[in-house]
Amino acid sequence: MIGRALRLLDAFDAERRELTLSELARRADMPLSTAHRLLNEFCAWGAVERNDKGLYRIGLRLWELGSLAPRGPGLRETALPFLEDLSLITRENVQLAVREGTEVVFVERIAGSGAVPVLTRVGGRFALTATGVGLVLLAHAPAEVQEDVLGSPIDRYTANTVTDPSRLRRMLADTRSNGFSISDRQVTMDSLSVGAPIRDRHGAVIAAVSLVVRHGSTTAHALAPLVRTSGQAISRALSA
Amino acid sequence: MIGRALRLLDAFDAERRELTLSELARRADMPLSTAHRLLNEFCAWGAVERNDKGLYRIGLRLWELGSLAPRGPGLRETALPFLEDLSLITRENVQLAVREGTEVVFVERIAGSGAVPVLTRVGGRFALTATGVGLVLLAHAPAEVQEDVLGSPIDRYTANTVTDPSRLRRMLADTRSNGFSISDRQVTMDSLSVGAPIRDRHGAVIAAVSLVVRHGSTTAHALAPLVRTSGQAISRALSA
DNA sequence: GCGGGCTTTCCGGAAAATGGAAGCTGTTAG
DNA sequence: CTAACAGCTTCCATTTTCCGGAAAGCCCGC
Repeated sequence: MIGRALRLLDAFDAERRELTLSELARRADMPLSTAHRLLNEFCAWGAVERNDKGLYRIGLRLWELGSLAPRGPGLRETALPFLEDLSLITRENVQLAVREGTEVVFVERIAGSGAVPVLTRVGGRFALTATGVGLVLLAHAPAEVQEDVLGSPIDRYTANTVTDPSRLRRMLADTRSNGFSISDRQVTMDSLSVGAPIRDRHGAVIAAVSLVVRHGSTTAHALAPLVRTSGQAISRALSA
Repeated sequence: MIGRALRLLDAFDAERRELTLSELARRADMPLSTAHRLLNEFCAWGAVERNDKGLYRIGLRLWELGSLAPRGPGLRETALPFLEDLSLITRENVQLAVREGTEVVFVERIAGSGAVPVLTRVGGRFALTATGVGLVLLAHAPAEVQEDVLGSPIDRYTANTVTDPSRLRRMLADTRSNGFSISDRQVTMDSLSVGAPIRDRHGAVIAAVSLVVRHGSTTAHALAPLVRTSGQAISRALSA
């Protein structure tokens, strides 16, 4: 049963990157001896490693494997220079994300020099409904996914989070027709994000880029052309 | 037996990111039915996924997990802006790598605009003995690792690759005293790389940065101060 | 519509995982 | 100094689970 072994790896997260055997066993809800044996096997293969204190952590081998994951063909590498440009010009937070199922997965994130602290993390997940990138990805997701998301209760993060399905539908329609999305204080009350689509050579939306700025510092509509242009530039580079 | 399941994941590599069931079974040397069942379990968990054609590939979930791997605390994120700077200034290839066992693992790589094509890849591995980053990492590795590497036959890539242990020892000593390493046409006959160490707050070398340029375009000694400075800047940023 | 390659399902035998318990190690307290 | 403790590692009999051959689907291209 491999699922059990994978539960162990699930025990790791951004806050807890290094765990003791007992913590792992507790979090994965299995006897210590079992956890111990499984971890030894993972160690032997390089999926996890132990630091000098004996704590377990995710191994480089797993990172290598993960870097083979298809986040578009070379998406991150291609997009990186454009994201840096955006970051240099605006000095704000830039994010690159893809959709997986009914969630956003953040693929790259560049922290602006004097920007709002933002709670997402590379490799992190978030609901599709609240963020700038999420709205873009949802707006261009298969109908099935949209129905699934809009049909389920929608997480609220702030007083501004839009949780009404019909209002969301309108926002998605706007996003499609405008070519950019706006998430105004939907995630935290002091931030606002503007997202734009990134398309493959066939025009299908495969990722999204966004700027996250402090609410009030700039208007969303001032940022939109910048983000849109960036998304288009990345799309073009991907097709080349 | 988890090792068997992991062998299956090993079948993926940079060239073969999407594989059929039969290919996977063949490469991992196991019966189709076994491979099939294991892959189903992996799919259920998100470690692998299937594209529209039914081909298997590494899943985003695995990428997420991998991004928790300790490549130094925030090494990649911290170093990225400095690497971009180097790349902008020189328009050459910039690489960031760590050591794992007796190999180099490339953690980040920025392709210069008009630079030599370089055969390494983010997430890729290479011998410690040939590259600029490798020499730095080997020069500051525990004695045990050095003996292990220098005591085994050393891979040759070009006519220039240094394979003589005593000559390598001298190069490592130079690397330590100079604060940078030079790999002159040791990997390919048209490239040269200059590496410098990145240290943690205790002064221990945890990573290396390098510039890879076309042989003859610049002298290594002209690049060295640039790379060294960059390495030191990253070290400082890491300690902050 | 038929042949070949690929994928999926099934099931009895066999092998490998399980987890309780006991021994170990290093740490803190008395 | 040693005793209690918490976490780590090893052991082994039990039994669950995985293994993989075989056969049945499923698609294509011919």
